[in-house]
This record gives sequence, structure tokens and C-alpha cells, in this order.
Amino acid sequence: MHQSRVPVHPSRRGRTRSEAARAAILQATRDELIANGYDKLSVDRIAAAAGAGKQTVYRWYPAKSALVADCIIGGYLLADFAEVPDSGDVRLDLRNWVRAFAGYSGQPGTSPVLRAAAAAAAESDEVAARMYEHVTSVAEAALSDRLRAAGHAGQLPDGSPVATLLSQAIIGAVLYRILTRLPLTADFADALVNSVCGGSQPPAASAQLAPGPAGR
Amino acid sequence: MHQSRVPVHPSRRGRTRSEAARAAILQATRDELIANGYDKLSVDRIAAAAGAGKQTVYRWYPAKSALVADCIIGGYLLADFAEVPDSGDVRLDLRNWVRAFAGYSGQPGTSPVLRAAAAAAAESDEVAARMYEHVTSVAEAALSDRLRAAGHAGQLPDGSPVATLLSQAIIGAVLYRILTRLPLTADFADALVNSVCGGSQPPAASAQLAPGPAGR
Amino acid sequence: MHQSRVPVHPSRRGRTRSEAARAAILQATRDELIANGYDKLSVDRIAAAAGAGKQTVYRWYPAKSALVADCIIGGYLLADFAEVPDSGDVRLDLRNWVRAFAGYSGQPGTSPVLRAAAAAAAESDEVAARMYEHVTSVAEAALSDRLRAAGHAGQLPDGSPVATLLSQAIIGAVLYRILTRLPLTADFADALVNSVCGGSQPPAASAQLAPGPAGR
Amino acid sequence: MHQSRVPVHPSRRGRTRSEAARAAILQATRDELIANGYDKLSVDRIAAAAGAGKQTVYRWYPAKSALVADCIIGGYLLADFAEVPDSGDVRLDLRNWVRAFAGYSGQPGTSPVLRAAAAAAAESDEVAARMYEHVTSVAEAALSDRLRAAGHAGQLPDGSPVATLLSQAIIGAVLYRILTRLPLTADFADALVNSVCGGSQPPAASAQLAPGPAGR
DNA sequence: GAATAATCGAGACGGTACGTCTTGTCTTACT
DNA sequence: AGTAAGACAAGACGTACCGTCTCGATTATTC
Repeated sequence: MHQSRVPVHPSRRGRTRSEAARAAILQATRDELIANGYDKLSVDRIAAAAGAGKQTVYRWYPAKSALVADCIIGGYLLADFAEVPDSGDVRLDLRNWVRAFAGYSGQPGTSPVLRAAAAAAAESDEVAARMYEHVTSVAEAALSDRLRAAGHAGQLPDGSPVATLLSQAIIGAVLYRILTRLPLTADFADALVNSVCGGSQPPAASAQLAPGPAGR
Repeated sequence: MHQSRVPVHPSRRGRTRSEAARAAILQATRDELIANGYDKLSVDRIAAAAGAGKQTVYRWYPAKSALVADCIIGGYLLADFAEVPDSGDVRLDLRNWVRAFAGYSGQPGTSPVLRAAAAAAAESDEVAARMYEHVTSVAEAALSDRLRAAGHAGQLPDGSPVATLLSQAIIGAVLYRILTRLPLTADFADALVNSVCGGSQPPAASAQLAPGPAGR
Repeated sequence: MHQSRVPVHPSRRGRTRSEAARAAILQATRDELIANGYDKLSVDRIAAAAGAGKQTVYRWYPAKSALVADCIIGGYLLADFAEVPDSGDVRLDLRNWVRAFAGYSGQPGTSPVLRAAAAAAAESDEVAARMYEHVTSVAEAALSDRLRAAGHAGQLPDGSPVATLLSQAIIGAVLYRILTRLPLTADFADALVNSVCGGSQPPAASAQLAPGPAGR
Repeated sequence: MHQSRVPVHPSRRGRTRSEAARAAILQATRDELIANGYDKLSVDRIAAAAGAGKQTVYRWYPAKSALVADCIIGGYLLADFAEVPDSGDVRLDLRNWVRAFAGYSGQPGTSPVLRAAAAAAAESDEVAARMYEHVTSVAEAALSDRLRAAGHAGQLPDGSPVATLLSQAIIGAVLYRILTRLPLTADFADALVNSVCGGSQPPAASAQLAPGPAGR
């Protein structure tokens, strides 16, 4: 997948590429995505909305799917969930992370874009790889690191595979609910963390948590 | 979503709709899906391969996504994972279920189709609802029932929400690995179940863990 | 071209064919022709408008073009111009014939149908043959007979070829003006007859005729 | 003194339209027309044969009938019959003109195209107007001019209407024979001119009519 | 009368073409 | 060289129509 945002030679012959055009294109892509969804995306419409020529779009991105991938990767779609703070209480931290994501996904226009990301990943191996590399694996690693630390601290079963698989289970559950249109509520966040981390949860720590009934 | 396989009035006026044509269309869709993937699906090609006219395709299905949905729902794509046998050992049963799915997804042509299902669900609310209703919610319920039984048996934390969320976490983890192209191996199956069900602790430890948590 | 209006065996087994249906089909064809023109003709619409099934249409007529041909031949389109009365004055008789045709073609809905006849003849050799046989050759013969009689009477140059060619010239001129949308007025009728019969016109006879300025 | 130059295309922005593509489309249309006739014309086939996209066809021509019209107007179909030479003998000149047309129409592939022109004109008012403007009215005017000159020379009845109507009668007779599939022979050409221009009357009769010297 | 058979309206069928839309490339003139 | 505009080849879309086939229902004739 082509990606050369920074010119190799800062001063080269001819007109310099317009970052403004690129930003406008990504913004227009996001708008189109929210308005029409992934399958109705039209490069013509994006270019027109961005006030750019089609060639400019294709100069930056080799294909529509790459454009969508960059739109997501470039932070135009997903806020940063690469950080899982360590407060000492892993369940609290995970809960907050999932709650943050749930809150983010509840903002208008966000769900269509997340589903577009899923659709793009489903359709193209390259996009999937690129998106995994820059987005999901980052979140997965952040969760995994936090879980590993918790394992060392005795809050959870120790071991790298467990941390990795739990991370994937958490992200997967979120993904599943996005695709099935099940709501991502704060209650869901709590219940999810309680469930997947609940097996070895010390009763004391359990008491600390607000149980809040899980939405379906 | 259009769906009228069973005539409401057994004595319709015109020629009866050909179930054979419908079956041929679904079969051709499956073949196309395996060969080219969801985004390259062509109704022209499907109709030609099925020996059907395009109008016949559109008489049965209003859009490509609905066709794919019916292809999956109709059992043309997903073998039956609606059953989770109860051997008494929930971890064993879940492991076997995930292993079976992993093995199924490893068959040639299956992954593209599963990704197509994800893409179709991502693109259309209606298809997502229809697919959830007939496919994923069925698997989810099967897993959930088994987990609930395990909760009653004291093998896992009790409570309906826990069973539901663990089911979604398991399905979600599988979905996540399908979309990210991470391999679904038997080892993955084992590690996933161990992780979300509280590690591979011996039955004694298991008994230790589940004294009946705080409610639900 | 298939044509079996009269059953070979007046009493055969089974239900008798409905002449009412056939008449309704021709009437609906005429209406469609006037409303939409020849190229927009739809057998589906004709059948629906006639309250008939498509098969009934195709039981009577092998194809759309044959239907149009029969519609015209059967008198649903063209009134009878097979008669050229003989008053003794050939110019007067021709003038009246052309005037009658001009008047007929000026009736609402007639021109589209005449043009449809031309289009049908242009597109199909069979239809052209059938239409020539039943319609134009009849008119041509009627004109030709009258002209031949005039030749014998010394009013025009004698000879069969002259009569035939003049007939074709008269019909052709009318056809030309229909296709080019030039108006068919009474003045045109007079001027046409004066022009093509004018070469050997005795001055006395000329004075008898109202010259009336020819519309273009 | 400055002469402000106005470019024909005052700086159009995008790629210039390809006249080559247009020519290829017209050529392919002509070939299709000869091969299959007007009603079997397929824009898909034309585009494929021209090596052009369908959109390019529709960018130039709004509909099939307009394409056919341009094909004819552009000289791809009708050789030039806009000239009627003046040898002094009007019957000779007309005879030659009709003979030339008869010869042209006898060439293989010409008749289907002429009938297509008639069908296109019959089906569309716009096409009829366009075709009359560029093709038939030109021929009509050429004949008319020659006839008017003959009128002034005393070879025929004088008067503009007579010239016009005779022209229309000649073209109409030719059109009639094309649509009815009657052959256009040299004999027909001679007989037609003789008939509409007052028969093959002997020079004496001719002298009677035309006081001016008829000869050369 | 009962059986048989051709017709009827209705409408699905396999095909073909339509005219539109979209993709990714290419070609203009302008900056 | 980069840019906005937009034409280009290719090909899928969803609709319309053709002429055929198949329904259940409706007349007729023949047994």
C-alpha cells in the first residue's frame, strides 16, 4: 500500500504537493462514509466535495480501499485508544478503556465509520494488514501490556498468551457488537470486563466494582 | 428484507416461482464469493453461472447484500454451529466448539465467505439484523446456554450476563481473527477458552474461584 | 407472417378463441402507438391495457411487428383509400383523394400511427411485404387505374408505366411529407396534383382547376 | 490595430473530446446498421466494435436515433446528392440524378441504412427535423433549383410551388420504393422522370410547351 | 354426465439491451 | 511538477422488454 506523506526531497522541482488537498480529501472521505457508508463511497464525489481532482486522490492513494484505510489510520476516524493507563487496578483500567470506546462509538457518525473499517478490512487483505498494523494491533498491544502487568501483579492469571487472547476477546466483543448493532453502553463495558476477567477475580476487588446490570 | 419462500396463497395466478432457480442462484453466489470475494461479486456473473436471467435474481433478492445474507442464512455458507454439546466439562465443550469452527474456517473457500458475511453485515443494517437473527444469535445462544449450565454447575461464575458476555467475547475473538487474518488454529481455540474462562486452572482451583459471585 | 383468424375447423375441441380479446389487443395496440410511438411499443403494456394475457397476444400474432402490421391492415389505422372515384375529371378526382388523405392524416393520433407503419415497414422485410400487399399496393392500384383511365380518355399521357409511376410519385410525396413532418394541407393536395399532372395539361382544363397557392 | 482573437474553445479545462473515438463510433454504427438493421442496433456492440466505452457513446449522442441521424448526416451513409448538374436538358439531368441514386442504393449494405434512416425519422420528431435539415431538404433544394431553372427556360411549367412539389414527388417516389422494397433500376429512374415531367412527349409537343429552344 | 382439450388472465422464466454510475488512467490548461 | 477539470475504456448496476413456459380457471367438444 502506497504511503509517502513526507517528500523525500523537501525541495524538488515543480509545485509541491498540497497537504491541504490531502486533508480535504480525507475529510470528504469521512463525510461520505458517514453519509452513505462504505459501499456507496464514490471517488468522484469525494474529489468533488474536497474540491480536488480525481488524479490528486489517486496520487496520494492507490485505490479507494487504501483511502479508507488511511482515513481511519490517520486518526480521522479513530481517536487514540493506544493507551491503557495503569492505575494499579486492571479491571478499573480496562473498564475505563472499554467505556471510553463505547462513548466514542456512540458519537453521531462514528458507528458507520467503524463499520466501514470492518467492511474494508473484510474485503481487502492489504487493507486488513495495514489497518491491523496501525490500529487494532496497537490497541491490542496496549491492552495486552496492561494485562500482562496485571498478571505479574497477581491480579490475573499470568502468561503472555492469556494477555493476548483476553485482549483479542475484548476487542472482538466490541467488534461483534458494532457489526450486530448491539449497543455499546457503559454497562456493557463493565459486564464485559467483569466476565472475561472474572474467573480469577479476588472477592475484595469485585466488591470495588460497580456491578451495574449489563445491557444485552 | 424480502423473503417469501412460502407462498401465502397456495393457489397463485401465474407461473409458480422456481425454487430450482433460486437454489442455483445461491449456489452460484457461493461459488462467486469463494472465487472473487464480496466486493467483486457480480450479479451478471451469478445469473450467468446459475443459468438464470438477471431479473430472476432481482425477483428473489432486492440487492447484492440480501443475496449474500440469504446465501449464508440458508446454510450455503455456514455449517451448523448452533449446538454446543454438554459433556459435563464446559472448557472441553467450548474448546471443541471453537476448534470445530477453526477447522471449518480453515477449509478452502470458507474464509472469504466468512469475511463476505462480515462485509455484508457491516454495509447494511437490514442484512446485519437478518444475519444476527438467523446465524450469530443462534451460535451466541448455544454458547450462552452451555455457559449458563456451567455456571449452575459451579464450573464458572454464575449469572446470565456473564454467560452472554463470554459468548460474545468468544465469537468476537474469532471474528477479530478472521478479519485481521490471524490464523484460527486448535492452539488458539484452547488458549482462548482457557483465557476467557479463567485460565487452565485445575478443577480444584476452579472450585476455589466460583463460590457464587456477587449476584446476577 | 402467421395469419389464422378464421379457424380451419369451425368446431374443434376446447375453448373457442375470443375475438373480443383480439379486438381489444388491436385497440390497445393502436392506443399505445398513438401514445408512445412504434419504438416504445410494449407487448406487456398492450396485454395489460387489453386485459389480456401475453400468451393470448402471441397466440394471434407471432411477433410485435406482425401485430402492428395487422393493426394497420385490419383497418384499425388506415381508413379506406382503395377507391378513387371517377368523375370524368382526373385532376379533380386525384385532388379529392389526396385531400381526403390529408384530412385523415390531420386527425389527432393519425400521424404517429402512419409513421409507425413506416417504421415497421422500414425495419422488417416481412412486415413491409405484408403491408404493401394489403395497404399501399391497393391504394397504388386504385390511383393507377384512375390514371390509366384518364390516359385512355386523353387527359393524360397514355401508358401503363406512366400511370404506375405517377401513382407512386403521389403516394411517395405524401409519405415524404409525413416522415419529414411537413403539413399535409388541402393546398398541398391541389399543388401536388397540379404539378405531377401538369406537364400535359390542356390550358382549358387548367383554367377549370382552382390553382390555390401550394403550401410548401 | 488589435484584432482580439477569440479561441473556438476558450480554454476548456479537462481532456479534449476525442474526435477519433467519435469517428470510430460512427463507423461501427454504420457497420452494425448494415449487418443487423436499425431495430437490432445495440449500443453495447457498437461501443465494443469501436473500442469505446458506452459512456463515450452517450457523451456524444443522447440516444440511438440521434446516433443514426448523425451517422447519416455526417456522410457516413449518404453520398452527396446535393448537386443536380445543369446540362440544359432538365429531363436528362433529373434522370441522371435518380439513376445515380438508384445505383448508389443498389450497392450492398446501402438499402438497410436508408431504411434505418427512414425508421429513425419515423420514430423521432427531433431526428426527423435534424435529418430533414441536413439531408433531404438539401437534395430537395437541389432538385427544386434545377426544376425552377427549367421552368424559367420554358422546359416545364413555371412556378416555385411546382418545382418544390415535383422535387418532393421524385424523392417521395424513391422513398416509397425503398420502403416497399421495389427495385430502384435505371428504367425506373427514366420512367419516373418522364412521368412527373410530362411524359415522353415528342419534341413537337415539347416545343408546344416550351417556346424557348429546348436543346443544345 | 365425465373426460378431454384448447383457451383464458396472470405472471415467472432465460435472455438481451438499455442508459447510468463508478473505477482508475490519461490528457488538457493553469499555477 | 502539481492541480482542477473532465474525457476515456471497462464493466457492473438495476430496469424494461421480448417471446416462452407454466400455473389454475374457464369454456367447449367428445365420449
